[in-house]
Amino acid sequence: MIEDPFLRKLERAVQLSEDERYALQSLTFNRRTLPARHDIATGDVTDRVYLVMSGFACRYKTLPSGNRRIVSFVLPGDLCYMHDAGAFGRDLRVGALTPCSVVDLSRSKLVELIGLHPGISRAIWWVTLRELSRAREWIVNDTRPADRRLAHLLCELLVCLQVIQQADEHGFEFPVTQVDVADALGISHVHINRVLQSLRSSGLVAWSSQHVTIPDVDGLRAYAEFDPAYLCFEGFGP
Amino acid sequence: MIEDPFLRKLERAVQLSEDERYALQSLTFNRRTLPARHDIATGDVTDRVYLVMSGFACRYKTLPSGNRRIVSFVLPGDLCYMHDAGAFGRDLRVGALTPCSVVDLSRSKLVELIGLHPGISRAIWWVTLRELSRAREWIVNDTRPADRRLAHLLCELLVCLQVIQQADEHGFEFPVTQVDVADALGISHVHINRVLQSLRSSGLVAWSSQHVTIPDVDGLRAYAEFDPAYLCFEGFGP
DNA sequence: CGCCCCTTTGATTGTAATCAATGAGGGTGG
DNA sequence: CCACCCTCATTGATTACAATCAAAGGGGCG
Repeated sequence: MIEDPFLRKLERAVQLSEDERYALQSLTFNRRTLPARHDIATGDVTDRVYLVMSGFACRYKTLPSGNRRIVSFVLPGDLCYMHDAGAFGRDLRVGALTPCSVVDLSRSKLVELIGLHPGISRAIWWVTLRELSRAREWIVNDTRPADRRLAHLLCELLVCLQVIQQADEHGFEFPVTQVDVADALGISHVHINRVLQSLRSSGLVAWSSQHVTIPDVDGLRAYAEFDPAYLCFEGFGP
Repeated sequence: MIEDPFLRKLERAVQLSEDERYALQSLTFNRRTLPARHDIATGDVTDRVYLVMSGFACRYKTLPSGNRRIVSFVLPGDLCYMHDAGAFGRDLRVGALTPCSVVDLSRSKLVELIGLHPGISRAIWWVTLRELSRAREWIVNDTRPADRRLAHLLCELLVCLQVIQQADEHGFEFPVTQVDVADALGISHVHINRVLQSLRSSGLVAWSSQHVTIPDVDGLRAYAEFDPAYLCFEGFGP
């Protein structure tokens, strides 16, 4: 049940034993489907952890002005609210950008598994550290001009979606609105449209009818100054 | 030796046993003093972890353009390169902004302690999650206009320095240049100067001769939309 | 058919970068 | 002891990037 994107992604970094894989699979608590624009989680403390199985979601905060800033995307196989619930995430929410299929897990049971299985512990560490590394890269990305910023985001999405087999060599389905991407980049929805058109006219990106195509991945990466090392899909040291 | 700011900060969140405190104290490997502007660590993989005992440092990345972006400050009692070394941090460096006193620890021994002592494990988790929470707040902060951004940073520093008793109710010593702060906010050094003067003339901030004074903390917090919850110095749930 | 959401375009304003230069300490060597 | 230099802070002028305001297409769905 849990199987598909979650374990596949974990095992990209950490080899799990048969036991560990089984233990994780038996955690499933409840499965549900959320419509777009609905919150998966708010800042409340619960014993629930959420595993997104399909669809695009995001972690975000809302400013007093009403502006929303997305601080990270949540893709299939990503765990939410493991650590960002409660004290750390009072104002952090997780929202569905497209219809999402979500599995609820018991946090306390997962914590227990972490204590029992070194492989699971390593895997959860890896997930957390990747989030940290990614957040820092987003901070850096915020210093780039908007066109490179968008290019960088698309490069990141391409890699992350390839890992879960939701992207091919040159593109991916991306049923997310320009407004959402604007909030992830911290720019206005008008500006992202202009910036996108400039990338289109340079031939670096094609994005229409919910499909992104990147004809020249190396070219876009160079333009975005994108180096996938920070995502650390290539293994996890100590 | 390790004692002062490190344990004090850890025990803010996690109660350590006598054993655990002793184990951590016996980790000290080597102590040195670095001049300002020198790197404490580069992206190389080593068995060293660095504990800053005094002075201000930062984690940063350098863009191809030569611009530096600081992604977080490192204050006395902060551990560096525990997790951000190697694969995750190839392009992440830690640099001293002022002269710093640094203790080198053995990473492998610390990892061993984490495995042996639940309190230490919790403490290291807490440190890591606070970094993650802080990074996300910095992403959000990047969407604010520059004056509020600076105000927010100063509010954060005030809280973090108060925890290690390096700030009083209304201010702190801050021997860091405007250029450094500009790189932490992602704005130019000219602009930070102007923005600072606007905060000065509103009476919200006084910053001269390496000392920051915040006459009306609540006022500055309101202006910056600052809520210290994300720093989670008030305890750590599960 | 018409409404709604998303995208696109135009015009204007505003924020911040860049370029250029001056001022204000602190330290060093003649 | 003073002249010089270096770094950091400050100011002015200009340019560029991006927000905002306003409005018009376009496509899907009831």
